[in-house]
Amino acid sequence: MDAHRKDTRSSDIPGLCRACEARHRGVCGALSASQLVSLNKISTRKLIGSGAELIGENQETNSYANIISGVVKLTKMMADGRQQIVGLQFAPDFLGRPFRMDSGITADAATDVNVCSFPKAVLERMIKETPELEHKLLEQTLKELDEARDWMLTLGRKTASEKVASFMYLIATHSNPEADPDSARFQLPLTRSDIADFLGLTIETVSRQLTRLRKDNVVHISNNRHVEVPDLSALAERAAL
Amino acid sequence: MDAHRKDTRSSDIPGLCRACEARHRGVCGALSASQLVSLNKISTRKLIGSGAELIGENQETNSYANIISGVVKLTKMMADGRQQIVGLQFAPDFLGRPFRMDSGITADAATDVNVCSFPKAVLERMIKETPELEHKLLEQTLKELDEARDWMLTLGRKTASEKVASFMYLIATHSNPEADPDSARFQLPLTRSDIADFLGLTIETVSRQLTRLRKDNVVHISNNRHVEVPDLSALAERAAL
DNA sequence: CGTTGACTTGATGCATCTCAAATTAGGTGG
DNA sequence: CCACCTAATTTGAGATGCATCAAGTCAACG
Repeated sequence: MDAHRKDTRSSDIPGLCRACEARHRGVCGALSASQLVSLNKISTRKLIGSGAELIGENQETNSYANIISGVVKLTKMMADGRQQIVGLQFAPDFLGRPFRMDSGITADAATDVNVCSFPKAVLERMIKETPELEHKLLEQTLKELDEARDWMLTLGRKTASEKVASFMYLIATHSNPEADPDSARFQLPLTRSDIADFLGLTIETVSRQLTRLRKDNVVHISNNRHVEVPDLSALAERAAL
Repeated sequence: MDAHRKDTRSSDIPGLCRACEARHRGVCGALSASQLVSLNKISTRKLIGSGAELIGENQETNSYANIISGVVKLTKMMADGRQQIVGLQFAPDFLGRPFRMDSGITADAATDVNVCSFPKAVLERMIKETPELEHKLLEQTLKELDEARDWMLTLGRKTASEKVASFMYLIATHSNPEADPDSARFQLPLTRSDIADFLGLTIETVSRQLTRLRKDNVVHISNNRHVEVPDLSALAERAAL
């Protein structure tokens, strides 16, 4: 199905890239086979353990990455310790801020995360050569901007129970590989504490609203993390969507 | 000072563009003099009255614009009428969503607004010719994303009084043409109702917090709209910045 | 079996919302 | 300039949703 794209016979594509989502839906889709080869030579796969820091004040500021699997949380923190999760990223999202680095955001692995990492300089050179790459970055950035603004509505104007339902709906629709648009079944990628930081609530309020959703049979939760949503539209209703 | 940029002797630049901020700090900075000329031929200056809709469900979906002066508010609305302002835009920001139009956002003039408007198709053709233009758009989008995420922290984790102080600080720093970094004096571009929608609060709470700031001499307000901030750092303190 | 960390549940307080009324600003016509 | 009108803002009193503080439960693990 990629036959129409110049220079991309699958035999030329590096093995690691062949199965990678980033080549289809992510930024690597803008690259030719030869570019993939040269990028692949210097890129490294890494497994980041849950909780580890990917981008922060201190380390690893001179490389970009694509998420292969797992969930990454972007967090902002105030001087007194209050914090807010300002975004969640899933495969095959691009990780890292082009042409800047000091937006006061840290990126942590919410679950175990596999990334494909490569030096900043190499990608920035490719951007100059391939305008299509910058276009992909613009598209992802616009998508993130839309998501951020959606969430601003949630943070500013929804009640606690709508917020929790909105979160469950977000995760359900993002971890739904099956085509079933009516129901979902997934593992929560975030702890209660993370959920609270994402929703601007406390742990206790999140917990209470979750038990309410459970008692009303909108969701079924086992082992604190495994979730089943029998009827997504009922959940959307609770989320005021 | 533009001498090093190819093709931009000021005599070639259209008169209307010469004084325009968008040519310096906005997207038009990516265009050559000849491109400015051709864009200028088909672009129109418009004065949008305070409160009028610039982009919405209904009208004017096939043109982009640059803000020449004034403030534009981007609003999201829920089915039941609750609404949240998800962004404010000032000169020389670019207005309009490239390659998409359905993000459920409406753009209204918060004050009287002057825009320089041009057809969607023309700009999109120029983007294909001039990668630098797409780079400018990416830069603005990244800036908006940073601002959106900053505001998410405000919405999710700050108290009402911190929120109001944050808003006043935001406006003060955006309408501060004088170089004075310590004090500011400006007209509020938003009504109390707009401020409430921006901060996720009610009108009444905004009003109460403003009178508190006034009583504590952090700000002086006359005629409901004219504001003086004698000490910006005191305001920043209140904003928990 | 005790310990630890994540989560739930309960009781209380407070910040913000809601409802209602008073005050002020801005415009319009006399 | 004044009298009036309307919309915007302020102020007050009371209700409530969420936070806070404090136990209690549960599962994982040594």
